[in-house]
Amino acid sequence: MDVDDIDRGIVVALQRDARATFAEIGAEVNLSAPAVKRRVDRLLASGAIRGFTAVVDPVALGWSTEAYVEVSYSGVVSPRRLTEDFSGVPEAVSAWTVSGVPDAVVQVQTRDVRHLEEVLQRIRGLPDVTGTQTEIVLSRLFRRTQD
Amino acid sequence: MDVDDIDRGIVVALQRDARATFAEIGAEVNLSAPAVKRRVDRLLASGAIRGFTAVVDPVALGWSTEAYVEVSYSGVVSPRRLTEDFSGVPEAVSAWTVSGVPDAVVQVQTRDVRHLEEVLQRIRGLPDVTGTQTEIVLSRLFRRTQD
DNA sequence: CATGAAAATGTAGCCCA
DNA sequence: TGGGCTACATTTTCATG
Repeated sequence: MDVDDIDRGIVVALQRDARATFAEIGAEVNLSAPAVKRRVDRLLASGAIRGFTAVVDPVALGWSTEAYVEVSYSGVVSPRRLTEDFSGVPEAVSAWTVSGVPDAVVQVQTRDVRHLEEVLQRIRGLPDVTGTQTEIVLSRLFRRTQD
Repeated sequence: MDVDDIDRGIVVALQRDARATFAEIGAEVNLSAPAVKRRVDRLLASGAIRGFTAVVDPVALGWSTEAYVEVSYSGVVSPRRLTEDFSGVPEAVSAWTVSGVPDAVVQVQTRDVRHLEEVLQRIRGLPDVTGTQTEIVLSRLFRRTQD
């Protein structure tokens, strides 16, 4: 499947406002509303667009503490295994593996530092986890689309 | 302004699917469509919901390299200054300050490793930047809402 | 891909608890 | 104050060309 410039324009418009009407998007990319809908459906089916989400201010919702936790394992762990491990932590917003010292990094969002400590204890209690190193976010400088 | 459990339910529904209809959301939180709209409008006005965005698979759009760059500065730099610095880097998706060794962390999304190198050079060329340490994302394990 | 019509949804006003 | 209901405008959606 190939993605052309019109598709990219639609994606940009949807990243800016996922609730924009197809007609509004069409005005930006010079297409009729049904044509835009067909392309969006295709982008969704192909996986290029994974979904639409609300960008929330966690502070306003009472979740003010955000941290990046670098997790080290003993031995080799598969991405599949890591995904299973961290999916079981509801406070984990996202997780990924990196080139570098830690085996994985997990982004967590908690109500406060006490709550973060509890999450860290749970992560450290996972099988084969040898250690964690945590960077608490002091100030979110900016966030372009999704973070 | 206070956010109650119904608001939180609406937020959860919108994070899962930002293009859900107000009636669909209402069915989840036991409210009529107009009532849901009023609450969403209020959450938007108060800033609790900052907007709606498409969650995109960068790989499918030809942007396959993602990295977290830890940036160190000489001396003290204000968050305002950091925001200005990194806003000028289009490839920077998000940036934040952390408790720990680096002064700031920048998430960047590039087409490939060559493009990443170019971005790193630009960041290292910023005034007072003393060094960077980069973790390239090997595999994105999961992403709950926005990342 | 555009057009046009039918169905679904968004939106505002009004009344009630 | 906040939610339901009604009515009208807009949008989605599917047919057709």
